[in-house]
Amino acid sequence: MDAKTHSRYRARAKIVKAMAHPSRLFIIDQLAEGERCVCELTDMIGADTSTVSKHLSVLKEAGIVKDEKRGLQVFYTLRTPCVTRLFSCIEAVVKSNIEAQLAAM
Amino acid sequence: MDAKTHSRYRARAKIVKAMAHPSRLFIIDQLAEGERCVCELTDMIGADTSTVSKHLSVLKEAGIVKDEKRGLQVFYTLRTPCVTRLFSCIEAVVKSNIEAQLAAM
DNA sequence: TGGTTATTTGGTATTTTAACCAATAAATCC
DNA sequence: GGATTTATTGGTTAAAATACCAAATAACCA
Repeated sequence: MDAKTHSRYRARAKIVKAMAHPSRLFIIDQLAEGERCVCELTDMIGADTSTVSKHLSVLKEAGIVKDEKRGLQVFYTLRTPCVTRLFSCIEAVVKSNIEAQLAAM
Repeated sequence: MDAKTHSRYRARAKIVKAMAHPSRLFIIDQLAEGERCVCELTDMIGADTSTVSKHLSVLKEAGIVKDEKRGLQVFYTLRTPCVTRLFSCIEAVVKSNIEAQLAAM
């Protein structure tokens, strides 16, 4: 694998890695429905504010979300709405796995 | 977030996490074109055979690929071809990031 | 059978992630 | 200005991921 190919896959992996956490997938799902402030997401997820804030910074760093401060709150939105389409495929893998498990019983 | 929701996102994250590595994304791309044996992938990636074998077992464990031994070789194929569609979206994020960088210059 | 090849598994060292608490920063309200 | 609220950042600790080497398996061939 040459250097260019390698860096292309590293760039992709960075984005996939940024999504590779239950809370971050949940956040993406929420933002697909509209903007959310950190406090809303924190309430829904039920973790420490600092933890949620760090998840958001991972998504932001990867270019998946953007933020906007209004008053005391910071609102996050999806930067590239297409990411929500990913879920239908991932769901397909999840379902296929469950079917395979059932078939093996 | 209730227990059921939590476990749904954990299941999704497991699959996304399995893809979250440059070599594993490369493998998925290769398998989208057809089956490949471990040795072919090892040659292309340029890592130790044991390393590639472990990447493949991560993908297999997540239900993304399946394997079939024929003779001395083990051939891997995609179990859910739709995963290749993920790339177009990830590429969109990559492009969008590059554009944002350029705009900031 | 013995040797060769392809792959997996076990072990280890290093790096990366993740969670929480505490402290800081920024905006608002009195 | 001082208190309050929202969010981020720094620090620490524990868990997970990654790479390589070495050893074990499995299938083939002479």
